[in-house]
Amino acid sequence: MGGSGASPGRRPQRSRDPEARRAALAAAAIEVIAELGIARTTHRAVAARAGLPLGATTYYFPTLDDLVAAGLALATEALRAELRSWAGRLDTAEDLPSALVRLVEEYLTDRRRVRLEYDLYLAAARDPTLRPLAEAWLHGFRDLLEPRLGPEAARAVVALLDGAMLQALVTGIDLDSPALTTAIRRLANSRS
Amino acid sequence: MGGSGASPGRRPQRSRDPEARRAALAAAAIEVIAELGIARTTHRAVAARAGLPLGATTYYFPTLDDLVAAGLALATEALRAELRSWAGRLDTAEDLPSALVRLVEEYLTDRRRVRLEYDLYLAAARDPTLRPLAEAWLHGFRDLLEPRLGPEAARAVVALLDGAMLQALVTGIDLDSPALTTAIRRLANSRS
Amino acid sequence: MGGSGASPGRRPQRSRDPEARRAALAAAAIEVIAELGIARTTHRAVAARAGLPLGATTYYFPTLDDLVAAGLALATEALRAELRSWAGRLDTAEDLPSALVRLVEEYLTDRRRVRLEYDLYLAAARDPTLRPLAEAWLHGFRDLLEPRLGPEAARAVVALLDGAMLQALVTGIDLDSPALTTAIRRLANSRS
Amino acid sequence: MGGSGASPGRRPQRSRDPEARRAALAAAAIEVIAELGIARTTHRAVAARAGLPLGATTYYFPTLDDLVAAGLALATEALRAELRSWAGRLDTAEDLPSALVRLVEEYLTDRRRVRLEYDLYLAAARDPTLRPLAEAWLHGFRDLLEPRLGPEAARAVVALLDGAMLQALVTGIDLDSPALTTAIRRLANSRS
DNA sequence: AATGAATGAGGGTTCATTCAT
DNA sequence: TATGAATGAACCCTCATTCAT
Repeated sequence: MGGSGASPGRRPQRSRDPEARRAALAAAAIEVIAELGIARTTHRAVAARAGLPLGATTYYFPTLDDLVAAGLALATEALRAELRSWAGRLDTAEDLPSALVRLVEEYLTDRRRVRLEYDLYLAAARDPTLRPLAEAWLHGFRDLLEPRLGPEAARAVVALLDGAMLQALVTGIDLDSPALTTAIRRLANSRS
Repeated sequence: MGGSGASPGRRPQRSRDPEARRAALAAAAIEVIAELGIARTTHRAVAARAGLPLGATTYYFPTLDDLVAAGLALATEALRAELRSWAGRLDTAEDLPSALVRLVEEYLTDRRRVRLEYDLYLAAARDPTLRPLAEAWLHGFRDLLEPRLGPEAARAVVALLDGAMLQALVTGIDLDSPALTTAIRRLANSRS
Repeated sequence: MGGSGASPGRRPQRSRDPEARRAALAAAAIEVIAELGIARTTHRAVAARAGLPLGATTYYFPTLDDLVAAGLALATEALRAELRSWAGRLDTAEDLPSALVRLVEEYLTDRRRVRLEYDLYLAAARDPTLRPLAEAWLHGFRDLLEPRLGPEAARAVVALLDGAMLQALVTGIDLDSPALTTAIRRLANSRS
Repeated sequence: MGGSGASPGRRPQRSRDPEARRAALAAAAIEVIAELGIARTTHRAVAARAGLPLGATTYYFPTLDDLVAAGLALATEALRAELRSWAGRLDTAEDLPSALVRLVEEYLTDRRRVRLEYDLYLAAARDPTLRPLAEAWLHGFRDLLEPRLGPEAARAVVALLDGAMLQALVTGIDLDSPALTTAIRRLANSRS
């Protein structure tokens, strides 16, 4: 028996740039997800974060799931962009293993972001909605290395780095870069 | 009629074994967490799963967090036990890499459990409560391998397997055991 | 992502007579329905009418439909009781037609109640939930008259009175009792 | 390219026939009311049904009540038209009772419409807005019969048929036409 | 004149927690 | 000691209405 609303009096009604509002909400959504996790993400939290009224969330996104999905799409795109930038930087790298470790180190600098992305990545184990993001990461990363390492080593290195990042995230301890570089080198030698 | 025995007309209390009830609740909690995730775990769900009255949850665990923590402690202990069993089996293994992969393969058989443990493992990045579990896994696993591989290789192999399991979980695809075995072998060769 | 409730402070927590509360809620529900109609009946309105906190409504009745159904059950029972009283009074009546009209006249005295009952009666055309109430009325009324008028005339008289009451309700004009009595007499003569 | 004609890049307005739009909205309103009931009738539902933009509803009808009222006026007019057609057909009928029952039977064929009209008819007991519709039915029907049956019998027959239709609607059972015809005949005999 | 963006009140429901019994 | 009744905050979502464009 949905609500109605008697005589609401005066209401401001700002903006008028729907596209910007959609984007702002999606951005706010991903921030809230990063902070509280998907399960604690609410319309209210997203609206507050975006500095928009509550009604805006449901106006632009019929359900909370839609809102969350918009946030996830944003995160997925950011991940893809990240990987594209890695690709560029690895192309010009002389020593792949050390360049790779440098990239990962840098990536881990933004702890909040990494935590978000791994959260979503793992959550894909439960929630099919998140598969695209997980695949973006997994395949994107792998495709990055395959041309230089071959399929076998590429997979192994991706797993190694995935594990290392996960551990860094969980423990809060920085990567042991030299050791990691050595390990990558060992896995990569399959080629030779 | 009449008979002997106790007597009062009303005394709903069943169990007389408080410790057993605590344990039952903790066990139910971890099951609910495994099924719904921490965020969706409620008093009611745990009570229902344990077959105990709602009041029992707050009676034995002042807050929901306490109840969840009890579940987590249980999960941590289960993880430790798992690792102990691995230790026993690795001791008698001839070929460490293949034995290790076999263990991991088996472990991945119980998808639900693995998902739970990785959920909690990753959640430790956010929630200090979960550190003990994360450490139990990380150090326990590492300690398992160090005697045979040395510290450097042990860490690398743990990272590799952590990443491989994470990926198996997320993609739903089984491990590529031969490739994984090869990779471990390469990392382990640091010794020689 | 259901609500929770941080630290609610002190709360009164009255009563302790669940059965009484259930009944009070059902009674309040039927009153609200009588006043606003089913479609405008809300948890909040029922709780307010019953002088109980909002949470009581959902505590005793999982959904609003359940609450409404409880109200309807009450109304149905009241209707049955009304018909039983009619039965008693018709048994001792010398002249059936005029006794019948007198009953109907009296019944129409409580406009609010009649409006409620006809509302629900008609609503049964849409909502199967209300069938029991409609049948209680229709069959109860018919069964009342059959022994004295036979099946054919009983049906006709019930239809006539149903229509007359409906019209009185809608127009707000009192029954034309003498005319109605005459009409009943004519329909009843089928016997002779 | 370029061409002649109007020109502005943006001018979404379609129809140029305001009256037609008003009518379309009123028609859509009555359809929605028939389907969902007054209480569930919303701007959005009406706009969607009319294939018009949301803004059109409030543009042509300041409030939802106005929109609903417009629908009701339409329904009232339809009811009047129905009764006019009945008048024509009864004029040429040889046997009034059976002709009348035939008309009612036919009318009941369109269950949705009858339900709508009785809904509104009964709702008039609560909502003065609906009086015109109720009166249209009641007096229109009565006026139809009075010339042939006299005032007394006409009223009785209208009540009888009103009740019979109500019951058919509520129970979903078809009219018992022969019995009804007989009853009408009995009520009509007052003349002779 | 016409539209759809904007807003917030309200409504159903869930649940942590408190507490009388 | 043990239980389930009690409460209200918070949640998601719908929608009348207002208003910039």
